[in-house]
Parts: sequence; structure tokens; C-alpha cells
Amino acid sequence: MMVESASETIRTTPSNQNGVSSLSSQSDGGGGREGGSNGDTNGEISPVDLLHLQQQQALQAARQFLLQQASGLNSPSSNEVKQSPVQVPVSMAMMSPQMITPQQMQQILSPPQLQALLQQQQALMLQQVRLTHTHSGWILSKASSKQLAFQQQLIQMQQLQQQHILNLQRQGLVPLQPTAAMQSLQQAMCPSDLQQLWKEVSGVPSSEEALKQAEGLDLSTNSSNSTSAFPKAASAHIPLHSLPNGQSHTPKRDSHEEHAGSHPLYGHGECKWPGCEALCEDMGQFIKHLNNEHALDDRSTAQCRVQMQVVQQLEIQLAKESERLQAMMTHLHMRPSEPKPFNQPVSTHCDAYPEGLPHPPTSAATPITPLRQGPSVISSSSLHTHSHSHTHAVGPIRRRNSDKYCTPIASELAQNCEFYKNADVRPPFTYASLIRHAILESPDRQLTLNEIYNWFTRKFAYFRRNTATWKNAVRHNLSLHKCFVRVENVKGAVWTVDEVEYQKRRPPKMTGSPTLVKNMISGLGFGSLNASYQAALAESSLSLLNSPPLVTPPSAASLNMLHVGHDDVSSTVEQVNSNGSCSPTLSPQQYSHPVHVKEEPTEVEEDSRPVSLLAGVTHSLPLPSDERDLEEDLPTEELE
DNA sequence: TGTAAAATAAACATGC
DNA sequence: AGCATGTTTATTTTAC
Repeated sequence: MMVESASETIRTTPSNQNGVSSLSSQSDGGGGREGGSNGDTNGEISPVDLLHLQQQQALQAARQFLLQQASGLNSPSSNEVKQSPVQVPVSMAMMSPQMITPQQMQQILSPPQLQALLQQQQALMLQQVRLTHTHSGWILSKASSKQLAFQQQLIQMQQLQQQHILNLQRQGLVPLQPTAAMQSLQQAMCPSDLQQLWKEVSGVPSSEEALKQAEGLDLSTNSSNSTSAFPKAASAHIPLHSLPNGQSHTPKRDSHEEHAGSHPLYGHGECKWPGCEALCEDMGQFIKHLNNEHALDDRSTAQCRVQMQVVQQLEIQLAKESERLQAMMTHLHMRPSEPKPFNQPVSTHCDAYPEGLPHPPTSAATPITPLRQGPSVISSSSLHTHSHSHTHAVGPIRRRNSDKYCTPIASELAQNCEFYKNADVRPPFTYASLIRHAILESPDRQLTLNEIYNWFTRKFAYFRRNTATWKNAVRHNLSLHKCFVRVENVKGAVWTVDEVEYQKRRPPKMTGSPTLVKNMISGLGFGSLNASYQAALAESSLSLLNSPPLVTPPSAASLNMLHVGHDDVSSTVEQVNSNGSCSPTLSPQQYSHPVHVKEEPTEVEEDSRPVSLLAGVTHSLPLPSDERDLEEDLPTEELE
């Protein structure tokens, strides 16, 4: 090794010291065996399943829609829902009726369209009701209140729609007069809410707001903290069940709404008011426009109401789906006896995203932090590890596990990068693997120590929270392993990977060894794994890759372990065309490129935000031995 | 049970 | 002095 010590400096910031105590090493308990408790045993397609399916589809579409609606939509190309019927149907048509309020339809669709939609929905509802009745006994016992509520929702939507159809016919197309829209609005909201809403919607943004236009709400911002991330109109609280029968509830004021930074309704020089795309040069002009065109009048109010309902519906739906997801997770990964806090509000587990924000210490009761993620994909070993280290959530890496027996790091990371990013789960990889991966992932395949640190903290929530020891470990590994080569350049030293050395480091071990595979599987605590079922899962998950990234759940079971190579990355880089961690741009060849030490190490502070979770199909999902249709509903997650 | 690999901890050096 | 970086040694844990 070279022990020279030239004068070099490290330019980067000292990085994060989220000082959390280091944990002494500790042993682990036995191992969480996922219970085989079979909560529900539905084998065939039922009406409820149909409804579920419909809900899923609606939710997916709605999620996109919500993102558009609630985020101020930074992408200039994507227009919001507007009068133009051409724009709408793509997102709207996918949404099931319960996602769209009549008012919104009224705003969006032309009367003929509205009529057609209404008829369609009526037919659908009738069908559903009939099914419900036909199987009423079964449904009641199984689907319970959730479905009933859903039905109710449908019916009420129906009524609202009819009401609005009448209004439409009565007053022509444009609803400029105070109408039932207003009435229903007032019905649904208590006066204080209404006032607040009006104030929020029509109020002139304060000058300070105008000044803060720097960071408009973009998607990432939105997802960072669920409810408060919604734009004002959305965050205006409305009765949880916004049914015309009115409710009293006193929403706590959203403290964010006054300080939302830039105006959520303004972005890319364009007014983001639903149905409006007026161009505004600057904030001042926009404010003028807002006051003129979207002042406090009936129309604005109705539009606001529409928006509220949209958001509310979506939130409700999201809550339900999240709940279901957690139930699934609980069932699949955790002890059956463990009662899960199902009632956790969505907002609490949606805050995982912001990178710098340390999690609130994961309570021991909730081993699986990232509820919003689809940890169905997460490495079995990581889950396993995590699940049985309650008392010390930051237990030691169960190292060999990953490196040798689990999925290669690249595909694993690619698949679960979002999970690891948000979940306080220790990645099942060796430090060496991670370091190598980080370096290879960088544009120049070289990183400073600090950049390596940053990569760790960026990619893994675990390393955001537990900084005490792992940095030492990183340094230790860098020094220890010959495969990491320190290279000096003008500005400092960078670390590179000597691929040859890395390959030498560990001879292939378990290539094609049935015994090892078996051990691996059993070691992961899966019990018996049905190969054919895995294959099916893999296949099905393949299809997920075609889904839009936003709604692609990382729920694909995968089979990597069945073709485990000898080593994590070495096999991965060549096999899997995912350069790991979500940045699918790097070609495999690049990994083997000779390293060029560049003069100025790049700062990879906030690298390209990798979003795709659609990496591999290769993973293993802990499955109960009884084969069940896990794909029944996909965790509709990832509000990146 | 022994061994190797990896994690963990810590001492120490160096430069800024 | 304090910190970041880097090296080295020792011990523990884990899987084989």
C-alpha cells in the first residue's frame, strides 16, 4: 500500500454528523420467522376483488393526478386538468368515478361527455350493487365496512353528479352563477372552514410569499411530508368524509400554508389554477392575475371545492391502501401475533423522504419503518435482520448474508433503493461492496472519502442515522482492502476501485451449488420456496416494469437468489443491466473502464435523482408456503 | 470445532 | 486543539 502523504485537501463539507450514539455490538435474537398465519383465504376472484382492482387502478391514476394537481406541476409540458377535453381523459379516464367529483367533471368534461360518463357510471354502479347483493352474505362477512363505505361513496357521488347534471342543463354550460356547487360546498363545510378556504384561495399572497418563489413545490417537495405538502387548496382541511350531510370538524390550521415558499399556483410562468394556464411573466403579474381572474367568487370557490374533494378522496384512498399494504407486510414479514398499528395516519410515514431529515427513532414496535415503501421487495435478509433486532435497530450487518447469498448489490439496490433510502434498515451488503458500488456508480468511478460518506447517507437511511461507526468502517475498509486504491490528484485524494483486486478478493463460492442455494434460502428464513411460484412472480413482476415509474411498486418478487453468482457486484455488473442504485444510465461496460483520475473530483452532492425502482425482476419475496395471489394489489407507493 | 471473512473498536499518524 | 483523513491492530461475530 502506498502510505505517502502528500498534501491534499478535502473540499467537501464535513457532511452530516447526525450524532447518534454508536451502538456496541450486540447479539441478535433468534430470527423473526414470518408467521404462516393466513389471515384471509380468498382464492378466487370475487366481486370484492373486482372492486379492489378498480380501486387499485383508480388509485394509481389518481396518484398521478394528485401529483399533478397538488404539486404545482413543475413540468411545463404537463398541463393540468383544464377545460380542454383533450388533456384530461388520459388521466381522468383512468380514474374511477369515485375519484372525481361531479364538480370537477363539470369543469373538465363537456356536457355530452359528462352525460356519457354518468350513464357509464350508473351502469357500473348497478352492476356492483347487484353483485353486492348477490354475494351479500359473503361480502358482508369478508369485505365488511370498507366496501360498504365504498359503495356508499359511489352512491353519493352519483347523487351529486345528478344534481350537477341538472344544474348544467338548467344554466347552460358555464357555471358562473351561484348554484348547487356553492350549496354543496357550504353544506360540506362549516362556515369557518369556508372562510378559511376562501381566504386561502383568493387571498393575495403576501409579499413575503412572493419573495419566496424560489422553491416551488415540486414533486420531491411534495412527497416529503405528506399532507402539509399539498398546496394550499389541498391542504385546506375539509371534512374527512366530505359528504353533503355536513360535518363539523375543526381542522388545525396548516402551519405550512403561510410559508409555502413560492406560490403553489404559480410555476413556469404559468398560472396553475385548475383550468387556467394564463401566462404570467413574474410573480407580481401572477398575483394580479390571481386577483382578477380567480378572485373570491362562486366559480373559484367551486373550483376550489373540486380540488379539495379530489385531494381528499385521494388521501382517503391512499390511507386505505397504505393500511392494506402494511397489513400485507405485517402478514408476510412479521410475526403474526404482532398487532400492528394500522391506524397510523398516512402522514406519519410519508415523511421519510427528505434526505437530511433523520427519522424519528424507529420505535422498537415498528421494525419496518418505511410503510410507504413497498418493502415487499426488500432484501429478505435485510428484512430478516431488521425484524429481529428490535431492541437495537441499528444492529450489526448480517454481513455475509447479503454479500454472498442475497441478491447482487446492484440489482438489489436498484430495486430497493427507495426503500433503503427511506427505511432505517441496514443494507445487507458488506462495506466493501457498498464502497465499491458507490465508486463505480460515480461518473468518474472515483470518489473522495467524503463523497463516499455522502453516498452512504444519501442511499441509506440507516447510515443517516447511525453515523458513529460506519464511517470508521468505511475508512477501515478502504485502507484494508487492496481493491480500493487511493489516488492523488490536484485537489486531493480520491478512491478508486481496482476491479481485478476486487475479483481476487473472493473466489466464487456458490455457483450452482444446490446445497448452498438451499442453505441460502433457509438461512433467509423463508422456509420452503416454491420455485415455480417464484418464477411466476418474476414473470409478473416483469410486467410491472412497464408501468409508469411513479406507480410502479417495488413489489416485485424476484429470483436473484436463484442465479446468484459468486459475488454481489462482480456478478451483478455483468448480469444485471442496472448499475445499481437506480441510475440506469451507466452501462455495464463502464464499470470496467480504466479509472481516470480526473483533476477535479466531482461533487456528487445531489446526484441525479434516481427514481426508477424498476430495476430487476430478481428478488425474493418471503412467501408463506401457501401460494397466494400476492399480486392482487400492488402497493401503490412511491410518491417520489 | 476451526477457520476465514467481515464487522467493530480503537489507537495512532498526518495535514489543515 | 479539533477535525478529517488514513493506517493499523485487535477483538468479536458470523458463516462455512
